[in-house]
Amino acid sequence: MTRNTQAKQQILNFIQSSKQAVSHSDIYSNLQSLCDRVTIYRVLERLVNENKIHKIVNVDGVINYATCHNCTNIHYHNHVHFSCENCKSITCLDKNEITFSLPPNYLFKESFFTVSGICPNCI
Amino acid sequence: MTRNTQAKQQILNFIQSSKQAVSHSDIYSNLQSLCDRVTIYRVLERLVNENKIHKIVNVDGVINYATCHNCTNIHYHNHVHFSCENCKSITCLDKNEITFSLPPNYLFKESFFTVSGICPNCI
DNA sequence: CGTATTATTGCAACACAATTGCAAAAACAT
DNA sequence: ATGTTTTTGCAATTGTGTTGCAATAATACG
Repeated sequence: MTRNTQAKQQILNFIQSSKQAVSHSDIYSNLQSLCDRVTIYRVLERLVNENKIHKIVNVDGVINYATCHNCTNIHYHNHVHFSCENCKSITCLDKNEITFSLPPNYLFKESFFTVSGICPNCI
Repeated sequence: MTRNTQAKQQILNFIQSSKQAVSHSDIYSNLQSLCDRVTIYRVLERLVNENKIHKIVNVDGVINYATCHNCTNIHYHNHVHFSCENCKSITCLDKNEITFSLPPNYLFKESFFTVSGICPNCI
């Protein structure tokens, strides 16, 4: 059974109130006094397992997290994530759904569509 | 001016002769005696700048490298990269081109389309 | 409400990836 | 062949993520 702890509540709240996907270090620098570095990793892992948030890998390889809007059991994020090269922000472009098909014998699990460039705020 | 060193030649050759995208540690374990770990990082950076190779971020956040086939100045990789959860291999599915459009005021630079799952070898 | 059970946390230590500064070595233009 | 400049190796450092274990907090239940 998973418990609803202070750390979990505040971390989820922080992610939900953020317009963009956030990284571990974003959370750490904003909620410094809340809890230990390690706890944040573990809370993030739990939140992903509970389908409350999902991972987005930045073009630098940095993992960011955002809230799931339409996920119940399966993460199905076939929309574009925009990764700004300037301010490093990641935005979910929910309107841009993508369709594609895999060759035979490939088993689909998750998809990640990321486009990098400069976001409107940085132009 | 950028120089054509031993390390650079052999690293590029290794990447080109590989069917799949390779990571820093793949290169290091295969070309162990060639040069220092740090040199590999620096050579990879140079090769990316020269548009000889491109980065692909794995779903784990691990950065892999593959040769560019059609790149001159701009990296335009609008095909799907398949990331196998079992053997961790990354394959470029060149046949699966993807089209999409960005909302207004977004400046396009690069695209990264990654699908994870199980590859034919691991099924 | 109080207590027992069990998940969660903090701490310290560890593992690994990646970067930086600087002196030595290698590439290249001449 | 030589001088200039890039590249390399080494050592040290930073950053990210993980693990084990004892202490703590959340929850179920009497």
